[in-house]
Amino acid sequence: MYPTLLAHIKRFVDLSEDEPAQLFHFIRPLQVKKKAFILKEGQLCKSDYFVEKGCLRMFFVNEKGIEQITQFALEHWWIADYFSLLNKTKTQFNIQAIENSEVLCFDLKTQAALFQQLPKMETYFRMVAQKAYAASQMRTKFFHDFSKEESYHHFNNAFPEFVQRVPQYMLASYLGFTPEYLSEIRKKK
Amino acid sequence: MYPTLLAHIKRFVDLSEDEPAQLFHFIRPLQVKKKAFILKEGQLCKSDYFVEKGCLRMFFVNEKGIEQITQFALEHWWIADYFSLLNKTKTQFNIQAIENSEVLCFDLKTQAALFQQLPKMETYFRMVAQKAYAASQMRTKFFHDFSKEESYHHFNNAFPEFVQRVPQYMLASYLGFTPEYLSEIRKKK
DNA sequence: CGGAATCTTGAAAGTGTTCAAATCAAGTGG
DNA sequence: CCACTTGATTTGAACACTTTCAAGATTCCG
Repeated sequence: MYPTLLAHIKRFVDLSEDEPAQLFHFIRPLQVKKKAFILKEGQLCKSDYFVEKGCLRMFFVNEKGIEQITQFALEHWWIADYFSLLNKTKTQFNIQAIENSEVLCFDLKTQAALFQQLPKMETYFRMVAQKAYAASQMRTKFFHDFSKEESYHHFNNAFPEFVQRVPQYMLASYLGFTPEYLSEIRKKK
Repeated sequence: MYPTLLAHIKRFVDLSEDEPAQLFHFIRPLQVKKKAFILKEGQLCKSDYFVEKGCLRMFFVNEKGIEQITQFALEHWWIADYFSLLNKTKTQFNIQAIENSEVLCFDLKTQAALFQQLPKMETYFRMVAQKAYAASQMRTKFFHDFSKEESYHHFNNAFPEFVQRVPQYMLASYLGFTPEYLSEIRKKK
């Protein structure tokens, strides 16, 4: 059960025989159909979401009414609006499935109990948060370092499997430019 | 001793009478003169840094040889290259004092011992990492949402005290545009 | 006071966007 | 399995935002 999650946890901490069963008690699994939402602007984000299988995107709608993607999440990625989650404020983001997906919800409500019963999980969550922040520092660097055209080539080289899995216009949105410009870049080479 | 740090920790977890003394055992204080570096490109980042007093900047040098600032840290902010710290790889960043500062170093080497002796501190570090990631999600949103001119006005309104503390050209670098353009924006209004 | 650091100016050149329309691809129902 | 509808990608011209470069003005600090 939930092999992707268990494998990911074991990258960071050791689990004894009986701990997975205890852990599963705190998980709320969710089957999400393509295009279905697990979070919508204006709601409270009440869970941390782990992608056991499939692919999600996070986006907000800007002043011009255009959907701006800020994040993708595929297998073994965590995703949530942490600002909303930590401050209990309404989210400005949406999280939607790009493919039929299986998502594991860790509700904030039961988090304290989880950490008390399985302190290792707090270590795991700390490490995952630090790693996510590290990735975000790198992303910030790339953003400043590369032109938009370079961003595209860089992303293509770094995540070729990924580029095939999402529509091009979503990739353009994530990288911060228009589908028209992406088209132009692709034409060149 | 270290009132800024203690106050910050107490925002997240409770500390008993004797815990601060235990904690101080794991801290390596550092006085940093203006313009001195606490991390230089090519080194390993071995500590998490807490700004007890003063102001730091983190930057990298891009292909054109220009210093790109990716982060500031003032009182009660944490700063480090987490990618280098977690993966033990050479850092691409520099961290430098903008003012004479007092920095508290938490060395990675002693982190496990700290968490074992004071498990609360792991909770604190988890919460700080999550909050940092939340802030970084918001920053990503602003980046996509605003034009560069709007970024400047937004930042000015959100952090007026801060804007007075750092040179304008550093702010321009952080916001991702040239000092010349900043000058233009300021002229307008 | 003198020199270095910071900020301003203006013109020319890019880079990336907008808009409207055409083309291409894909999924659905009959 | 075709016809239809919707979704996705491409094109091109005009435009807007931001950078570049080179120089001058200003401020700060020892």
